[in-house]
Amino acid sequence: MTTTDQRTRRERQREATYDEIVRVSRALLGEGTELSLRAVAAGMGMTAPALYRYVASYQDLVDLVALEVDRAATETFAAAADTLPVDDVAGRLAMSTTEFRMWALTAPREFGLVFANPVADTSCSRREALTLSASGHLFTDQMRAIWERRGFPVPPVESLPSTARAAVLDPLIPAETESIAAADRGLVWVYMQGWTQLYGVVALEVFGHMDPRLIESGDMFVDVMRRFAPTIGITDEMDRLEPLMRARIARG
Amino acid sequence: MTTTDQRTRRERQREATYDEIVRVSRALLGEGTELSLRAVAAGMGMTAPALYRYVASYQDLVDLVALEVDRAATETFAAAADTLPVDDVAGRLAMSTTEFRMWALTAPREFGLVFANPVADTSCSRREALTLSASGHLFTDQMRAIWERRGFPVPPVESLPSTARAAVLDPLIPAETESIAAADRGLVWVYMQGWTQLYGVVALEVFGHMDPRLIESGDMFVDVMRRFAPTIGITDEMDRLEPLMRARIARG
DNA sequence: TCAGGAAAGTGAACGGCGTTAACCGTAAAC
DNA sequence: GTTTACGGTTAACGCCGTTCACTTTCCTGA
Repeated sequence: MTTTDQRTRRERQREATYDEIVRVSRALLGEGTELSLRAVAAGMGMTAPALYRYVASYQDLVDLVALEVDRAATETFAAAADTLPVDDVAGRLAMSTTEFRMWALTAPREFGLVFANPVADTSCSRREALTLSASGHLFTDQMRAIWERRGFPVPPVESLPSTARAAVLDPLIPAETESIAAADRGLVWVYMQGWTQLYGVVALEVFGHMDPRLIESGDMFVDVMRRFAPTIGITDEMDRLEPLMRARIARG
Repeated sequence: MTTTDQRTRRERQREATYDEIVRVSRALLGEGTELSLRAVAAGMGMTAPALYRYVASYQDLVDLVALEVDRAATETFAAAADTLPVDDVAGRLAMSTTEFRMWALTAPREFGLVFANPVADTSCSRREALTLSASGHLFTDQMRAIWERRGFPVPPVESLPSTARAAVLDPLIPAETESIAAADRGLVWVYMQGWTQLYGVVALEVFGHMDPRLIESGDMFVDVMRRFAPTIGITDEMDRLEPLMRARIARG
């Protein structure tokens, strides 16, 4: 044994089972099969009631899978950013968001699971994880990298509506926002604005409530990115970035 | 008989049954019951198989209900606009969009049915109805009223990406766009931009992927409206309109 | 006017779903 | 070495969408 695993054998076994649940569930989603307790159980060579030793309900399974799907997808968004040098902060955000869009269109069921699933009033621990999610974390970090490197103007906290001010000063998401000085918390507001826009186009495209030709070409997505660029001070980069984004879009 | 109805008795009966299907379905949605063929049938004093004389499948029922829900909701959006004089074009759009948001938050299931239901590749006739929908029609009209009255600058058609240009010149939606001169079709693009933004905030709020305090206060929604105002040349109206919107928001 | 036929609705049934309950071997814990 | 709790089973309940064979009802056309 190379490592003395602190956890008892049972704990390791149990964690492995959780992993298999997620793996089988994602396989089902991938092949277009409806996600169901019985299908997941069958995929693991078990019966459905046995799954209740691991998840409390079907919705619980969905939440679990959604969490992992989000985590895995975020890795691909991060990988897309890593095709550019670390100092190309604007390009990295553009690549990640484009990857996000392509993922959503390629795997609409997964997208729906993570981003169009009414976030249940589950346990508080889960809740924060869902309201921001791993991808939110990534985009926040990337936007802050742009701000730190290029210093675009951020709305003063005092200029925000009172509730918005409270939300950025004491965010539900305990993430990386804590390292942002209170005076600079307007950056969090900018992030929320950007996320709203990104989510809007992508959801609209995924659900098909848009001219199919525009979904195919990605023109509206690119347009949204261009219109948001001034807000984070990367307008001058867009002529360079748009071809990169379009290349990724063309790849399908 | 006051009117000589062209349709035969059976046809009238059939249409009445359709109306009852929709009525019962909406009642179920309203009281939080899951929409199901059996529940709808029971609500009309029938058995489930009988419904197959009217809808081809469960999804067909959903589509039918979604269409009517959209129609009915749009009437309330229009009514909200009618609380302002006809020449207050900016105010009317603000009232309708705010009403749209409140409706979505109050009736999230209905919202999901109409706007977060993957628009199936059904018959072409239905498809266009779903891609734009009655509400889209209303918002388009209101935005054009603003443009006609106040003449904000619209992006030249030639400046649009090629697919976007094609989409606004020959839109899938055969609606009122035909009466817009080809040179002014940039207006359609502006409309699509606005719809994307509106949809983004509202969907984000409905699905709970936002700080609950911001959903409660509507700060992000108001912010989106304010940021879009310049695009349609109503910036100077926003200080007057924001209190009106906030009043509606506070009403819950 | 009356036979024919289409339309509308019924009951039974199939397979699948989430979920519960009672039960059992086996591996860990004392 | 006994006890206990964990991880699994089977059976069953009540939903669901959907199909099929059947009856009833009412309109139509000769």
